[in-house]
Amino acid sequence: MSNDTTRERILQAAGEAFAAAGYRTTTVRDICQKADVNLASVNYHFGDKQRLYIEAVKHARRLREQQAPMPEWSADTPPSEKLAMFVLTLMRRMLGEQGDPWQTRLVVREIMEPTKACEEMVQEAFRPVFEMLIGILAEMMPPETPRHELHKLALSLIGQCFYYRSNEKILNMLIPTEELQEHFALEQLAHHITAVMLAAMGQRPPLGIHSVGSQSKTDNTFATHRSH
Amino acid sequence: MSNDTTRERILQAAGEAFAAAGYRTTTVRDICQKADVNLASVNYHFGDKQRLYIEAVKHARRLREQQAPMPEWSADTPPSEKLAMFVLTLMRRMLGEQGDPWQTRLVVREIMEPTKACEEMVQEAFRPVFEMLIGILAEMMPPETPRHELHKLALSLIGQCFYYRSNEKILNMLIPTEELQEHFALEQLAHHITAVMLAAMGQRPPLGIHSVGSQSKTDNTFATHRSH
DNA sequence: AATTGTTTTAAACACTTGTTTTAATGGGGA
DNA sequence: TCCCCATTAAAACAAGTGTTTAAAACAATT
Repeated sequence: MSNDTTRERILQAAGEAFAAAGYRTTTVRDICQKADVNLASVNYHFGDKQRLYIEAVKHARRLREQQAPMPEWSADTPPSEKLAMFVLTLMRRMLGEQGDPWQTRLVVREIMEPTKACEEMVQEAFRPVFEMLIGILAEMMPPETPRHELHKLALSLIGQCFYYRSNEKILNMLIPTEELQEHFALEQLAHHITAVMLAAMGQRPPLGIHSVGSQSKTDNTFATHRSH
Repeated sequence: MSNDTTRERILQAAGEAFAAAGYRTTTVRDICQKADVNLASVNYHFGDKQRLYIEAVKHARRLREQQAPMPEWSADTPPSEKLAMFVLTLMRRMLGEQGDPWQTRLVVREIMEPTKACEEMVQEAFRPVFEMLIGILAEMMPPETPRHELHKLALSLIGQCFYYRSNEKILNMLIPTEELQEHFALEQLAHHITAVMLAAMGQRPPLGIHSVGSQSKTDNTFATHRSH
């Protein structure tokens, strides 16, 4: 949890604190106490609170990226398989695999209320991913499809993924706990979103025709298509 | 803009301020200055800052609801038409018709970071809308469709709508301004989301088959889609 | 061992915050 | 007119904020 150098300890503690309570609410004293360093350390190592925040956001994004890197495909990978993997990776970044994904929480905060740290984040992290997604969608849609159509499709996909992170607490109030545990696991959600998008683009039969998403994990219509 | 009674002026100013900057960042002094009332008025009329915030959220939600009420349908309205109207109404609530929709901004804040005001909001406002959507989707899907499938479809739809509100600023960075003005108007987005969902459920041909969403506004493929 | 530059520490500072206090104001009813 | 009430007003308060200061501790080099 706590790294050895002071600077890194502050960065870690600040990330967690900012993610949990936001920029304004978390105090420099909170961070220093959590990191077990002196109060003045923040100003010494980062100048002021705001620059610490920016560094914490960058740090969080880097961490999250290397925790769930985008896959690389061989040339002959079918686009629908790429899409499925893309969604799965995006969901992993959103929801995290284990524990409390404070990194994503912090990034989401920056999305909702952009500060100076946002510009860098979009250009370095979001745009490449966005372009990658556009590329995948373009493979599946007719060549004359206008660019703005591809953009909207991409946003439809990202929007669905994003929702499960940002509205987590609302979901807990709207949907019974057992159902959440039973049917709303990360892979199940990724599977569902992939199914919706592929069906919408005519790459798969529509949902509801022959019970897509039934509980059988051996249904390989979508599956995870690991090279099988 | 400014209503006559002190209480109402505070409520209005507080709503705008909280929506713009969040609970912690906006100060009681900010609010009182904007409302042109004495500093002590907030505590006199609302007790403390927190209770003012809760009242402001309720106020915002009520305002927003009566600005974009959910439509009522006759018994023979086809479900796909209901869905189109539902999406349009939801988008209106999210993006607002004109000007700065601070009401929605405040509600979104409450979604991302729920406080005491959230519980009431979900039960009074979100749950009925959610149930209505489930009802519409159930009409289109096979009767044996499990409930969690309907839930996921509903969340896919809401997620797409929500995205355009919450990630507004990211969109401005990812997509050229002219394209946004040309193809990302409220009705166009609602149209697109409706198209994706209907195609995913097999109620319409998939996107990309015969150029869905072309710029012609008179395209009645989706418009009212009465039986044909 | 002395010196240099870097890092840590404890205390203080200057300022903003939400809230309280106490007095002033204004308007209806007896 | 006088009194009583609700409301407004200005000032003050106490707690908490980010930041600075100046001294101490430390580490490495000469």
